[in-house]
Amino acid sequence: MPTQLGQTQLGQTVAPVIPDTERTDLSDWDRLLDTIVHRPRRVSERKQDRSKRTHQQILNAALRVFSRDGISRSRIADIAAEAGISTSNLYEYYKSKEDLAYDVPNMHLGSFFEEFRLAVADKTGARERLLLYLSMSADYAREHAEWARLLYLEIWPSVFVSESELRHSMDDFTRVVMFLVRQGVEEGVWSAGQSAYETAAMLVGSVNQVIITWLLYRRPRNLTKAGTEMTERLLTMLENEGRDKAAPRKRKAAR
Amino acid sequence: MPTQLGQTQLGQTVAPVIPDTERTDLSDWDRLLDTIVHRPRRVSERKQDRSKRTHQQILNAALRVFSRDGISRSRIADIAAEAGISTSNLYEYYKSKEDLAYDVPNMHLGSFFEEFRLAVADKTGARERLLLYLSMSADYAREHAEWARLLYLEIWPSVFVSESELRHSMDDFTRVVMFLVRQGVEEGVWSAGQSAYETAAMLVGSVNQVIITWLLYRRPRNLTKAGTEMTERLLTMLENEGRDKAAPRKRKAAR
DNA sequence: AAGTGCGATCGACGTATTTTCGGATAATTG
DNA sequence: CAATTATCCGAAAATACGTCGATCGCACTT
Repeated sequence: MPTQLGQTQLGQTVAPVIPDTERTDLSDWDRLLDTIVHRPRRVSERKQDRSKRTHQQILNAALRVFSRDGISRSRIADIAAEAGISTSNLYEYYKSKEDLAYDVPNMHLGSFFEEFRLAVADKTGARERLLLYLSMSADYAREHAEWARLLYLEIWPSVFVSESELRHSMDDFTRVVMFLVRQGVEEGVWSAGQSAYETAAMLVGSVNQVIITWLLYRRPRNLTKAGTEMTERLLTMLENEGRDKAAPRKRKAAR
Repeated sequence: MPTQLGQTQLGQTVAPVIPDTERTDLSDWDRLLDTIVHRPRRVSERKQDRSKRTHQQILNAALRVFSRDGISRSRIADIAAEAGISTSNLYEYYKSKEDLAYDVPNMHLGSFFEEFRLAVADKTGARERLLLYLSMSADYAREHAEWARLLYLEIWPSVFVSESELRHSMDDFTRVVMFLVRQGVEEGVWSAGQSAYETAAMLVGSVNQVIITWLLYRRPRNLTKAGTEMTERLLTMLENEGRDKAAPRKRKAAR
């Protein structure tokens, strides 16, 4: 947990608000991935194995129930029953339903980041990394639809994520995109004329929109394909941006 | 998970899923706006004036409380108190908290569509209409931040909007963008090569992302400006799309 | 101007669900 | 194998949602 921007300043200066002057060093990429992969791993600090198993059962049960009934309609009692424990025992693990709800997504979020780190290992260009990242996120949502419903439709945009641990992981998600957008600028793959912040919002927003629509309507049919196509299209547009006014084709890393 | 989909006998054919073959007639535009403006107007059917006032007070109070505490943490009792009525009286107006939560956004949504219809009256081109629509939606969120918090952060993506009246209004929002994207294709302003569906997702997703980030972090500072810039950037990219491979630079649109 | 009927309001009550508490049971330690 | 700690559970308190019957007051009649 390196210099955490959040917590301290009341949320205003948190995460996605990374100063545009921030330098993107090569080794930074690995460090960034490290931070991110480790963050959601809020290891169960229980002493006994039995308890660790129980914790896992709670998380699994919660995921099923929450995604089936929605958070507000879910009952703690159902989750406990599904996990095979008593209602009151669940309170040994989470102090409230809300607390539980905000912790559930962390599980998969961690494994998504891990999968990504593995898959991205042999890629170095900003374009291919971004393409991989965003299409993987769509694919991951398709593959873990229950989790995705919970995260994208119920928790992610919610006001109170701000106050939860989850917030940092969500910010990490954007942070990766920001990093890669900057890397692309330095590589000259796309123009430096635009705010990296805005570009990242565009990428993340578009892909999320596709994912959310799929979760709600199952359209388009093939989410993986749609996510990849959307990303490719955006990246191509980005590369061509500003290049139409007879501008020089190559733009070596600025700064 | 088909629990949700069961509902979609109706849902599937709604809004965002408009067949790509749909024709965009000129007069359709006015008809579309008409439908949309009238939909959210679930007029208070109360007989007495006193009651109409009460209803309004409930809506105002609910907006304040919901946006302050979040839906799940809000208590009906608080809302009633804020509205200056008894808890039980509130149930004369809404049969449940959920019901109330989903009705609140309609109020402003109606007036947004109305404002838009007024402002768009003298614009005919797809580009200027889209620019107006999307930047207005960002500006409207800034101006009515409480409402926007409720809609964008709590309700919009929520699973259960599927079952509410509000769903139609939300779909209308996308439908307008879809319409205009198709209009642009017919005008030759941008290429027909891409799925209108995907293009609309891109536009809506990007702008929503900007709005949501602003609501959560108050970044970027000037939401109106950011929304407009984002939209302009996207529209320009769209216009240049597919034009880079030595395509003829000029493509005057039939306005 | 008093009477009448219905729409609107309220306080008290019933129900559902979350959360707490004290003690029982199981694991771990020395 | 006792002592200690971790984990679990049943019962009950606390909280919030939602209902019901009685009362109030507005508008319209006579």
